[in-house]
This record gives sequence, structure tokens and C-alpha cells, in this order.
Amino acid sequence: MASTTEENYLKALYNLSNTQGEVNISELALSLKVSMPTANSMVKSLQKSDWVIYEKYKPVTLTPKGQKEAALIIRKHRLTEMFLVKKMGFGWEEVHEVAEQIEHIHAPKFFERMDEMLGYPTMDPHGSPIPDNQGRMKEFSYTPLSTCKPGQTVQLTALTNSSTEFLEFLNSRKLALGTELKVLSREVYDLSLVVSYANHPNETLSEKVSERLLVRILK
Amino acid sequence: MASTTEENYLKALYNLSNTQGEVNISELALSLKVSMPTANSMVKSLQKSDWVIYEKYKPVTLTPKGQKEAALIIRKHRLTEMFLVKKMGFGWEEVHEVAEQIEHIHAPKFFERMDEMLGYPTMDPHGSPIPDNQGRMKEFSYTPLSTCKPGQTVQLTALTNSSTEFLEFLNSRKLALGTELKVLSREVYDLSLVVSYANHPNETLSEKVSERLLVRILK
DNA sequence: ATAATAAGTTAGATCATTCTAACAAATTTG
DNA sequence: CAAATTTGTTAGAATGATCTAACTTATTAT
Ligand SMILES: [Mn+2]
Ligand SMILES: [Mn+2]
Ligand SMILES: [Mn+2]
Ligand SMILES: [Mn+2]
Repeated sequence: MASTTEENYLKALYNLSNTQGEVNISELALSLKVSMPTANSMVKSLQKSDWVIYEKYKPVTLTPKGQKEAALIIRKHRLTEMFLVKKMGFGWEEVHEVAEQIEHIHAPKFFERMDEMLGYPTMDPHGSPIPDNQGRMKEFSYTPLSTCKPGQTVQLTALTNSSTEFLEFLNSRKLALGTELKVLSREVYDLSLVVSYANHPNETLSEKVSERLLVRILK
Repeated sequence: MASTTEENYLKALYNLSNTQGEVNISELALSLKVSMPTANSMVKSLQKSDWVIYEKYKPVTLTPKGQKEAALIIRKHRLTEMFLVKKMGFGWEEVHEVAEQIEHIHAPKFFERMDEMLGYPTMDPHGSPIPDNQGRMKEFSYTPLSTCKPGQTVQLTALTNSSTEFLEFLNSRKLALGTELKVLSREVYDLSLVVSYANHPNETLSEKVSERLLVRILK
């Protein structure tokens, strides 16, 4: 059974995997805030347990076993976040750190009950998909708001960043998942967007913000 | 901040403390299923952080700081058990192992919300008191059923053992906290008790069982 | 009060996880 | 392409948590 540390490595590898499923040691080390030798030695030990494929000086790849394990931890993380928001009254900006801990609890029934109580959700509070209990994750192709054109109407469906600071910024502007926005104009100089929604007829969103907002185009 | 391992030692020390607040190394080692040298070295390190008072060849004593820390972990454990039973549909025989893990989660709000949602309970599902958020625990003096006399009517209020096997035994006999029992007779040979309650007009309980059942005497 | 037994300690080792310093390979750049 | 830079590896050490074997102190029984 993977230790908490190993589970965090598997999750990082899953999230960092590119289209070829490859992750460089330096990215891994950066993402987990450990030194490169630490990441390097951990990767070697993950290989011994068949979680990853690895050759010296080559990028790391999760094995199917490693992918499934990672997806199931992410499942626990996202179910937990949803449970905290929907059943325990947490704000979406308060759940990540707790979920980071609870994802390591070994208690299948605990997460099955969350899933049932939530009515088998497919998304977490930040719009990220929840893998099923076999570790299969639906891929969604949402559009970053930053690429939308003036005149389009879109619905906010997910985020590419879920840091507390960003979520608190969205709270302050009353932007939530499901909010319908109309793109009014784009500023050529800094690529900021002017949008309108609900009681906000005229909000300016910087490029940094708009590229982190994923939307579904309504018209 | 105490590690998970340290927290488990503090909890064990709290639960093993005798009237003088003393615990022998051998008891501690037995209770945590570690070797005596392991317990010995851990006690030395707990002392360095001021959780315990310890001198070579003397029993260990928790400091006030250590007592409070232990009680607050026990609080998290018992709130969790109550939450699992009352809010998530777990049986009282299924919660201990999960709580053993969740008690180590660092997230004050998570436990505060449990407490609120449960209406500030004072007992866990096995009748043990839940320490308050300052780490103060109410002491209760319940009577073991084994010391009750024929003719007495009592109410089951707590257990001195909460192992899954014992709880499943109680389930099989439909014995739950709150059940009112009448003591019919005591067998002198093996000290078993014959009792009646609800739809069970004639149940025999061994001494091993009756000494683990704590009751409040009704008349 | 010895001798036997139980309890407790020390020494030395292992395993997991992490680090820094030094070195080597691979990639990028002029 | 050769030099500079970045990326990755090895070596060696530290810390926390655990163990067994050997020894010491304390308690119990004769
Ligand atoms: Mn998260
Ligand atoms: Mn985590
Ligand atoms: Mn318990
Ligand atoms: Mn525990």
C-alpha cells in the first residue's frame, strides 16, 4: 500500500503528465517542493513497486496501475471537497487544504457514503471532473474565457487554478460556477476583457484572470 | 506540532493514566503494539517537547500541555465517530478504525462544523464522553451491569470495550445504548446474568459481557 | 536476603524521507 | 560545433520511527 508521501507523488505525476504521459524530474520536484535528488530517489522507489516506468535521464511515466491509484486518490480529494461544500457548509475557497489531508484516509465506505449522499457528482466545487470508482476520469474541453470574442455569451464551468486567493477574488466579484457572462470588449493593450453578468453590468477582468476561467459557449 | 505517531502516544498515555496519572513503559508499549525500547525512546522525545515528565526507571506522566493535547485528539476521534453514525449512516461497530485516522486531520473548522451539525454532543456512539474544545472531559461514574442485583432495572449508557466483535455481539442481541434492562437472576457458578428487555424476555449475559456494559440504575 | 523474574535501558541496526555538495549528461545558444 | 546552461545523478548525511540483542535495575518469591 502506498504511503501518504507516495500517494502525493503519484497524484503529482498524474497531474503533471503531458500528452505522452511523461513528467520530468525537475517539474516533479518543483511541484512537490522537494529537491531534485529527493524526487529522483522517490521515483526510483516508486519504480520498484511498479507505480512508474523510469530510466536514468528519461522522463517518468506512470504505469496503468500508477494511473489508477492516482485517479482514485484524486477521486477521494474531489469527493471530499464536494462533501465539505455541499454537506458541511464550507466555501469553495476553504476546502483544498482539508481535502489534501482527507484524500489519504483509507476507508472505502467513508467515500462511498459521501458519493451517495452527494448523488454521485461528476464535478468538484471548482468544476474539475471526479474520476469514477474504477479511476476513469472524463476529459472535458472547455474554452478559456481569454479566447472568447466580444459579443459571445458564455457560462463559467470550471477553473484552471483553485488557489484560495483566486477563489476569494472570484467571491469578491460574485463570480461562481454557472454564472452566465457576456463578453463586451477586449482591450488590445493588456488583453483584459470587459464582461457583464447578473448585477455586474461592467466588470473588467485581467488576462491573468480570464485565462484561468473555463467556460462553455452559449451563443 | 505533534506527528501522527506522537499523537497516538499521547492518546495512549491519556487513556492508560492511573489515578496518579502514571503509566509504565511496558503498558504503553503493549497498548501501542511496539517494543519496549521503541516506547522508551519515544517517551524521551516526548519529554523534550514537554508533553510528558519522565525519569529513568520511573513511570511516565503527561504534563498539563500533554493532557490537553491528548484530550483534544480524543475529542476529534469521538466527534468523528458520532458524525459517522448520526450523519453518514455508519453502524457503531464500523466507526472506530476510520476515527483512528481522521482524529489526526488538522482542520479546526472541519471538527467545529461536525460539532455544530451534531448539536454539540457530550457522548460518542459508545457512551464515552466527548471532551470540550478546551480539552476538559466530564468524568462519569456508571455502574457495570455485572455488579447489579436481581430485581434492579437499569439503562444501558456506555461500554468499557468498543471492539467491533463486542459491538456486533450487542447488535445480534439488539442491545443498544438507552436499552432498559431488568436483572432477573445471577448464576452463582459462572456469574452470568439473566436479563429481560424489549422483545427479549429472557437473555443470558456472561460475566465477560456484563462487566463491559455500564448502566445507570433506574430503580 | 538471595535468587529468579519482570521491567526498563542502551547499543546498534534498518527503513523511509529528506537534505546539500559535487559531479555528469543533455540541451540550448552564440 | 563548442561553450554555457539546465537537468539529472550520486554520495553522504540527518531525522523519525521502528526493531533485536544484550545489559541493568527493580520487584517478587522462596
Ligand atoms: Mn483541491
Ligand atoms: Mn495530499
Ligand atoms: Mn473509538
Ligand atoms: Mn490514531
